[in-house]
Amino acid sequence: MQTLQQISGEPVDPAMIVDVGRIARLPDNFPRLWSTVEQLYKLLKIELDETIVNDAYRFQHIKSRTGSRIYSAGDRCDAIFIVYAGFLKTSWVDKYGNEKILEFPMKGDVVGFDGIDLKQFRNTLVALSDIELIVVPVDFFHSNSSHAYGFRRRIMELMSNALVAGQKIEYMMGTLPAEARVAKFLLSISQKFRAMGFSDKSFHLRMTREDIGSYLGLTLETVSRTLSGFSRCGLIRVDQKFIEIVDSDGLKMLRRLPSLKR
Amino acid sequence: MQTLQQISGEPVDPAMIVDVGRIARLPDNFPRLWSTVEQLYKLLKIELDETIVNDAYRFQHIKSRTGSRIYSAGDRCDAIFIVYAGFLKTSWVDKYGNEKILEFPMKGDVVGFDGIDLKQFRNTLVALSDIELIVVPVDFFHSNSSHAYGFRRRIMELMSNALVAGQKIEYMMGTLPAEARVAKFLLSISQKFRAMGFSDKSFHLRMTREDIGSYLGLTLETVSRTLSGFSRCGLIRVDQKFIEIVDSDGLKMLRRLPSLKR
DNA sequence: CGCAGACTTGACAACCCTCAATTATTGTGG
DNA sequence: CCACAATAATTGAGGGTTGTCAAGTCTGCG
Repeated sequence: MQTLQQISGEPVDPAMIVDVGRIARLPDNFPRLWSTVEQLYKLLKIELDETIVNDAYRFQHIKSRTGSRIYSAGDRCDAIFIVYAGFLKTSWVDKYGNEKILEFPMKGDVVGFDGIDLKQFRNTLVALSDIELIVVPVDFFHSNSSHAYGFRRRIMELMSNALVAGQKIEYMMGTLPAEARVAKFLLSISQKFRAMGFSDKSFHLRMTREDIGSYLGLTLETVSRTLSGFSRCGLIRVDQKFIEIVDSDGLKMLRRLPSLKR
Repeated sequence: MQTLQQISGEPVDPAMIVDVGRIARLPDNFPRLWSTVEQLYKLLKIELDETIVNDAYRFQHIKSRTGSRIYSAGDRCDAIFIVYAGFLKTSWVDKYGNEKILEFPMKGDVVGFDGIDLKQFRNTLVALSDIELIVVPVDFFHSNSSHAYGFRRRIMELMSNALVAGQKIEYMMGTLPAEARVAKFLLSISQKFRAMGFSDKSFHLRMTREDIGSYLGLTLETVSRTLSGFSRCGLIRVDQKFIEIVDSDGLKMLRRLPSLKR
């Protein structure tokens, strides 16, 4: 039987595997698990205090299949989401239908900041694997109750951080050549995998070349060519979506070097 | 005598002009004015209630001269700022010294979101004209007192909005040709001037071509050439930093058209 | 008046996009 | 289980947009 662990490659708390396996047979979007405030605080690395540990509030989880759309621009935003397992992409579609990939959220990332302003989502959230999300109602962190204080503060920190991260992407798209962008992309993916306890040397990308290109401001052909170039130089190995980083120092060098000829 | 109004081109509440004029002779960074919570709420368009109107809390103002640096990366972040008058730029400098212009804050804009995460600013804030800022201590909006509730909520909305705005810049830098970027830039500046009650047809840019180029991911030469091209086509008139928009519909068209030949 | 900084304009080359063909992979139905 | 279609990825050729380098003009300021 296929469990969520096998589907997404996520390490799951042993105590939960049985549950995850059992509930995998239930229909999509059926609530399966509920997290405590304490679990939420731990996932987001927020300092705990005693009142939090005993809080009775519970957060609903939702599960969804590869390729499913969690929300689209214009959808009402009552809640934001924390990725519990799996891989996703967020994108923005302009009025002519052009899509721009914005982020690739993974475990522990918070998704939905784009909906807070107008109480409507502005972007689109799509699952790149089978996923599990924790639902945090907007009312929860606007409330004055004590359990929301640390969470709210952390959310503001994460928004601030997301803002700065976006500014780095702007810089990258404005000034760096294609090779430096792809190298930075690989290194940042690698680092996220390490942070989640996976190998940072070999992994497989869940997104297509087109998604990567859109994210980096390049065409899919340029992404493909650049990866092939890296492979030819012995920096990485590539086999379709599987990537092995051979020389991470070499990739780091690339970020500021003028160019790399074959 | 030169008042702040003349320096920055800002409309100032008549009751304040005398004060502004008088204090202009005081040394830089000397606190001159204090805003009430009510004034702050009005500036940020937050809904008022009675407890706010009578709140005794006061926000300090700071004034600074053209070219002065308000904060730099690494500076401790105890407060964020609301632009009361004048024009500024924010930028991010990477470890090799390359600067990327991020925003051009104007009256009513909130500056300093980049410092909330680590309690240290990550960017640099520089005055493009003589300016006046309202200082809002971070502790103010983290507090549980009633006057902070609406403000905090609004700040989260503004951060959400800033995040989405940054994503649109990413899209622009990744896909649009130089002409479309410059056209969008002019239109957005024009709109901000209109929102402040100034002419949206003719204005003068406070930033250099290099700043614009950095903001849009172009070189200063490309910006200059593109502006000259617009001028040749009768879309705008250009005289150094003075811009007159002749055909704003023409500029709007440019945003999705393939190219514009001379 | 002279200087420094900002802006304009030109020539050329490089990088990357567009178009196109081929191969690999995944999913579907007989 | 295999054939077939659809999607994804690779690779090549050619051209266009924009960056680089360079020279010259304009503006403001001491």
